[in-house]
Amino acid sequence: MINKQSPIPIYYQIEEILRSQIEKGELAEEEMIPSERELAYDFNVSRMTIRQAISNLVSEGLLYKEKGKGTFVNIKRFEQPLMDLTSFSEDMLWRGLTPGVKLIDFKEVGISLQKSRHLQVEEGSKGYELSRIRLADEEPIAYEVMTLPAYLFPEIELNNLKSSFYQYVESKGMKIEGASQTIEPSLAREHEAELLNIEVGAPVLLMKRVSYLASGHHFEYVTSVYRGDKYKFVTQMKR
Amino acid sequence: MINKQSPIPIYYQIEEILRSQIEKGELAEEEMIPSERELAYDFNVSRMTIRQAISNLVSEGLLYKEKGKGTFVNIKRFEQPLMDLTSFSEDMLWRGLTPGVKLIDFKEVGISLQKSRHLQVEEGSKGYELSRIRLADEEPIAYEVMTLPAYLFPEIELNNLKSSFYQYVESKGMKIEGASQTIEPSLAREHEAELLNIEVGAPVLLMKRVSYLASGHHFEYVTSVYRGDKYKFVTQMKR
DNA sequence: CCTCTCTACAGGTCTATACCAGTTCACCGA
DNA sequence: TCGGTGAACTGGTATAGACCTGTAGAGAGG
Repeated sequence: MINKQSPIPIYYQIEEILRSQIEKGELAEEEMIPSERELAYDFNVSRMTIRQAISNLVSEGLLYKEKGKGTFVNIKRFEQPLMDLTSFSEDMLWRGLTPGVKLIDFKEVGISLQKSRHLQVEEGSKGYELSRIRLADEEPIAYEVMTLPAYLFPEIELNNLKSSFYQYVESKGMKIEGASQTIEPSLAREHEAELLNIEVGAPVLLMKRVSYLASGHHFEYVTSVYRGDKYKFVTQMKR
Repeated sequence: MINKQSPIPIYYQIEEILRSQIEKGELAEEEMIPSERELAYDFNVSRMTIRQAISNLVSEGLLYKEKGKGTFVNIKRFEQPLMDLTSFSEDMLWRGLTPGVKLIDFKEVGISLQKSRHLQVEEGSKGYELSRIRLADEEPIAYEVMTLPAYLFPEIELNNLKSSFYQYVESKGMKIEGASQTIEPSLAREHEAELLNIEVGAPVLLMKRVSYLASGHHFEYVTSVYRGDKYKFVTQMKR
C-alpha cells in the first residue's frame, strides 16, 4: 500500500498506484474509478490528498472527470506531444514497429558552403558526417546524413552515436532548445534508390533539419530521404 | 476586489485579477509576486484558495514557482504557436507572398466510402465538395478538395466559403478542437498537372487533413496537392 | 575576513471538515 | 402511466491549521 513515513509524497505514491492499475488494465477504459471519498477511506488519507493525485493524472490525460458522475479512465492515446522533438525511434515505436538503424559511413569532413550556413560555421571548417539507414521491422525506410560541427563535439566517437544522439548531446551538458525542419517531395536518385531498395525516380520525402541549443548554437544538420511508399509524416494540430 | 457571494469561484476571481495585473505590466517580468500567505491575508481567503489560483496560472505558463524563493512572473513567450491550425493564407503572408484562391467547383455529392470513414458518416450520405486552386503571388501552388458532411452545414452556400472557412464554422457556434494531417510524396497526375501548370509525374506533396470539433464531430476532410518545386512544409519543434 | 549557524520566510504536503452543484434513480402521488 | 420530489451519490469550492523542506541573509565565531 502506501507509506506515510516515506519522503515520497503520499499523493505521488497514490498517483503511481493508479497509474500502474490503469496501465495494467485493472481499471478498464471508460471505467469509473472509485470515488474520491472511497479512495480516501481505502488509503486512509484525506480527500484533498486523493484530489491532488487525481488532478495530476487528469492533466496527464490518463483520467477525466465528470461533475456529478465520477472520474473515468481515458481512452485517448492521441494527445502525445506529437510535434515535440520526436526521434525516429520513438516515432516508430508509436506506430508499433521495431526501429533499427544501419551504419553506412562515419567520417571527418570539411563542411560545405550550404551546410556551413545552417550550422553557423565557416565554409570548410572541420565537421563529422554520419550516414545511416533507418529501418522499421528490418525494412529500410529512410537514408539519413547527419552533419555535426567539430567545435561542439571535440571528443566524439562512433561509439557515442550508437544510441540516442540527443541523449548524448544532453549528457555533455548541452541543452537542446528545438529544431526547424522543412519537408518537400522529391524523386529517388540512384544512390538513394539502391540503399532504400526502391526504383530510381520513385517518390520520396526530403527532410532537412537544423537543431539548436538553448545557447543558440546550431549543433546538427540532417538531411533525410524517406520512402514515399512506406512513410507518411503525421502531424496533430490543436485549437 | 473579490466578491465571496458571487457564483464565480473565488480562486477564479483572483486568477483574473493576477492575470490582468501581469498583462498590464503592474507585475513586471521576472518579478516576484506577493507570497501565498500575503495574498491570502490581502484577499482575506485561505492560503489553499490562493494556491489554486496560482497553480492554474502556473499551468498556463504565466507564472513559475521556485521552492523556498517565491513565485515569479514568466517572461513573455515569443514562440508563436507554430503548429497551430494555420490557414494557407496566414502561411503565405508569413512567407511574404500574396495569397489567393481560385474556385474550381462546388457541388453536392454522396460521400465516398473512404471519406465517409474520416468524416464519421454513412457511405453515400449527403455532403458538399469544394475544389480550389491556392495561389501565391498569382502562381498556382496547390490544388485542394474539401469535403464537408451536410448534416453539420444545413444551410451552407458558396458565398460562405469565399472568406475564411474556419471563421464561418466558428460563427455557427461550433468550437474547432484541432486537426490531424498526413503528408506524403507523390507524382502529379494529369488532372493535377494541368491545374498546377506543371509536368505530369513531377514531384508533389499530398496532404490529407481531418479537422474536428470540441464535440468530437469531424467537420472537414481535405486533400491537397502541393507543387514540389514551389512549396515546402516548414515545422518548428520545441524542446 | 571568511565560514558557520540561526532564523525568517518562501513554497510543498497533508489533514479534517463544511457546504455547493450536477447526476441518477427509486418512489410516490395525480 | 406520467411526472415530480428528494435522497444518495458524484466532483467542486473553500476553510484553517499543521508541519515539512529549501533559500537567503544576519550575525556570531573562528
